[in-house]
Amino acid sequence: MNTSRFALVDCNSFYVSCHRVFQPELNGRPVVVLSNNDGCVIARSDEAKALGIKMGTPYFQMKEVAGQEQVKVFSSNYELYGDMSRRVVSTLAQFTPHLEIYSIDECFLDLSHLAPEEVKAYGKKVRETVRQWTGIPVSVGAACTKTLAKVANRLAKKQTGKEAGVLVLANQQEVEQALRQTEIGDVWGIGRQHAKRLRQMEVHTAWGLRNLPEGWVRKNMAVTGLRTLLELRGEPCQDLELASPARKNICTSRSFGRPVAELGHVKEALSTHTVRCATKLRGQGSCASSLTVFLMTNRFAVTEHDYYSSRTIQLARPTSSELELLRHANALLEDIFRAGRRYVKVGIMLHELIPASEVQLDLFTARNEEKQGKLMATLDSLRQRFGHHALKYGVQGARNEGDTFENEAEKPPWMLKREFASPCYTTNIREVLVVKT
DNA sequence: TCTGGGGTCCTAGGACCC
DNA sequence: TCTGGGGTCCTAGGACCC
Repeated sequence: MNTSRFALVDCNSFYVSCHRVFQPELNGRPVVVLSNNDGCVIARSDEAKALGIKMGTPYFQMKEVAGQEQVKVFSSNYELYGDMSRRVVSTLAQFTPHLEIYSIDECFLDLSHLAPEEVKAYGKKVRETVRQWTGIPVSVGAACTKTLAKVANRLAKKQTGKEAGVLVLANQQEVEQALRQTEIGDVWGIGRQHAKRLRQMEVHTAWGLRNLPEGWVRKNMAVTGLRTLLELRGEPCQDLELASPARKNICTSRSFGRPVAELGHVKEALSTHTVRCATKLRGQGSCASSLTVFLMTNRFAVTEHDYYSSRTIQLARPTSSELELLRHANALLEDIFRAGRRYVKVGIMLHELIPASEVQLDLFTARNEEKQGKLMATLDSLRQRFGHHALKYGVQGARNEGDTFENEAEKPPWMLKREFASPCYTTNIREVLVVKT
């Protein structure tokens, strides 16, 4: 009954590890990666964790410690992480085609083809191979449900020496021991609110949750909570999702590098986001039936209380053409933009996505639609080949993210702050050449 | 001065219908 | 005019994930 059906393979401090692959001198040193705009800490090496730097800490609050302790700081580089992630996945795919890509740094593997006594060696082999082929260290947790595999994985990361990085929960005793060592807030599916509530009831560990009555959990934590409970008890409620389902909503937004007051600058930003968003939309073969544009002032400022406004429109017919989306997005923006405010963020959301093949066309629009479709396909392939900035619209502004600027004032204010940027080692040929010479 | 971005699922309650 | 039950759909808000 306790056969290990699932393994969770999770990259250790993934973003940090990606940088270390190309700068091995950073091994053993404290390293952190910041969110977009150098806002807050989103990845830490073990050495940085040991310094007490917490996940989500705003950079300005840890600047001093970073200086004192010689913490190496990076701006985030999603092109690099995305490419490294693909390498890890294709390595795992050599082991089994039955795998679920759960996030940029985690995969579930199906183990049902293994005999119980083979699981541990298999986990070790996976770990060694990924390390050798990609340079990325991973941990492997295996158990009979996904939630228990998550538990196992957390504990695997803490193990040292010969046991480092792989943990299999093969029987009731091992499961109980693991659950007793797992804090309630560390259980997959238990967030801040549930954890707080459970602690008030003196439930402090996963083991405590495991022993609560089903009825109470169903009533107070909904069916998702009940699923977590049952999975902790060893009853699988979630299967592998081999094919990632099409997104139901797609959103692209960024904070500005500096506050922005001019409509023209906000338009450049929104247009850039819209092109990205439309590219994602076409990437999954969908069309959008409605779209929302939102615009924010600083939510941390006490004076500007109306920090969020948004507007949505229903499109006459679903589209994936960025020309149409740009037209609508900028019209909505003009509606909600108010002069005299300092904005910090703009974004676009696409909803009610349907497969492009299901869009109903009438006689008058069919030809136009076909022409636009061809145009978009051409844009997509050119951008794939020459980079996303290779083809753009006047309304996006002349400058690119990644351009070098003589001084800060020359850079459009909406562009991301990336004080600690690193090269895209694996995806930008020009930069690889620069590094080598 | 400086605080990320992008998603999913579930539930309760209201509107509406027969 | 008064009455009841049951169903669907939509939306907003909350909770969760990485």
